[in-house]
Amino acid sequence: MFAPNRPVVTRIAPSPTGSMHIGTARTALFNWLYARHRGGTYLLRIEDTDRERSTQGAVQVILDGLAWLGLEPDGPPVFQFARAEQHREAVRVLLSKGRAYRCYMTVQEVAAERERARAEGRVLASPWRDREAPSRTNAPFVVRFKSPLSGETVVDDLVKGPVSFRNKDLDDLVLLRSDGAPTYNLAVVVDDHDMAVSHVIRGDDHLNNAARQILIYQALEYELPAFAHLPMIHGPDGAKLSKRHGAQAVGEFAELGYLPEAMRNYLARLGWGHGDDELFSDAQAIAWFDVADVVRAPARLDWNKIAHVNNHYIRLADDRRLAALTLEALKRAGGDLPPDAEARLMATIPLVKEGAKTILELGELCRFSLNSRPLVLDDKALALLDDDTRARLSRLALVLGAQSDWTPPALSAGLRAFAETEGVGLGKFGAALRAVLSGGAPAPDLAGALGALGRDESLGRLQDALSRLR
RNA sequence: GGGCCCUUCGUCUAUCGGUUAGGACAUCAGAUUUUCAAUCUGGGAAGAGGGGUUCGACUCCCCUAGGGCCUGCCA
Repeated sequence: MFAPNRPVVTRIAPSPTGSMHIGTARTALFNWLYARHRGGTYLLRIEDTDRERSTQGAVQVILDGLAWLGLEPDGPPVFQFARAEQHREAVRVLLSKGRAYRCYMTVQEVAAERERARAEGRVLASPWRDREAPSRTNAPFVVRFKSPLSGETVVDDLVKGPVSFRNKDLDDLVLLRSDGAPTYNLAVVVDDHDMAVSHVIRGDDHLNNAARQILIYQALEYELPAFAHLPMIHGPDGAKLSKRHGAQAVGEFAELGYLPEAMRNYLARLGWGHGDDELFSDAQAIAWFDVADVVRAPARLDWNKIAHVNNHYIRLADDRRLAALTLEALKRAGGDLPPDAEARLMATIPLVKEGAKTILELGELCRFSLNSRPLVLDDKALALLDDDTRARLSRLALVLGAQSDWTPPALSAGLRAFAETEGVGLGKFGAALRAVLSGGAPAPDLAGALGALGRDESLGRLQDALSRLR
């Protein structure tokens, strides 16, 4: 298999047309992993040659997405459109070598020829390929590549293996539009060459283009890079990933409360594997990663597994960081927050983080401690408060009021001792105590909840409920 | 229509000619229990179909079926 004998340079080359697809994120990850693994360089090129669709905002989305994922490039981004002059120069070379020609077909003529070609089961052919320019030289034209009519071109792909194409199936693609703007297939070749890209690692959807690009490399006498085409990421149902699958842009994953390190781990496992390893660090991924081990088949996004991986990293995450992220998510969602919300989160998060699959869920699990007094008790909670239980809870309030050590272990012991003096099991009043403390929202174990809430808040909530009119 | 790619449990994958086809997520059952969750134990679950090659195929070849990509003066 062909592997160029030069420094490893990879690149992620998204086009700024709105959002950053999760597939683009994975392509970036693989390029990053491979570059790091080989001690090479990982670059970013913004493919903005389509002036109609490219926007500055979309460029920012890409930059933000990569930054969030922790996959920032090793150098400043290259803007493809800014290199139009180099692209035109390459076309001049091709023209002078007779490897490209001016095509004066009108759009209507092209459409008609395309239809004919399709009907005849062949590739589009321009009558200008071997014809002199018309007398009226100011007629609009595009420059097309003069693709060989015979022979074959093989893409020695690092993940797919050798893939061969008959040249007769490859058409004379447009290199320069009638307004003089370069097209993608020309620009990638020139830019990858000028950026000294050694490994072109990109989506499967470019495998067919690779053959045509190789022809351009050869015509320009450029050294070929190695190619690696990654299978696509589909939605859970196997169809192309789209909006209805929940999320497809990396920004959405961030908003849903997934951690970037979890995304890196999950995405690395989508289409690549290292034995039975499922959860691993960046350092391990870098040490293990090789494009040769990339899976050939497309993969489906599995929300359950993303959730599981994310939960793993939430458990590992620093509580201060989680509190900040949760607070941010809570603010974004709107709703009232107490002034000391962050402190309450800090106290609660350690108790509930094990059950949180996302930051959003972490916020839900902390809800009980964030609510302000007096709590609104839901019906289920209210139903627990019969006369006997109220009486017992007021006795408990006294005991707790005298509790000197307000830490979960001590509280747990206090609760057990109280149950014993009452001659009942914890089950007899535990649910009611919880209801009173949380209002009915899910809460951690009683001692933990009391500890997180603190003495004043706990006793206050207990008192609120007991003094309620029945 | 033409070209190209792909096909192991529901999902992600391991196995790369000889395994009781392994793991993870999900799922089911049980344990624990002061809600939800977490945790622990156990179970079920796969080589698309058909031909070859071979002493022996999930692994190699061919065909079929299904899915995907390209076929743009998009990338």
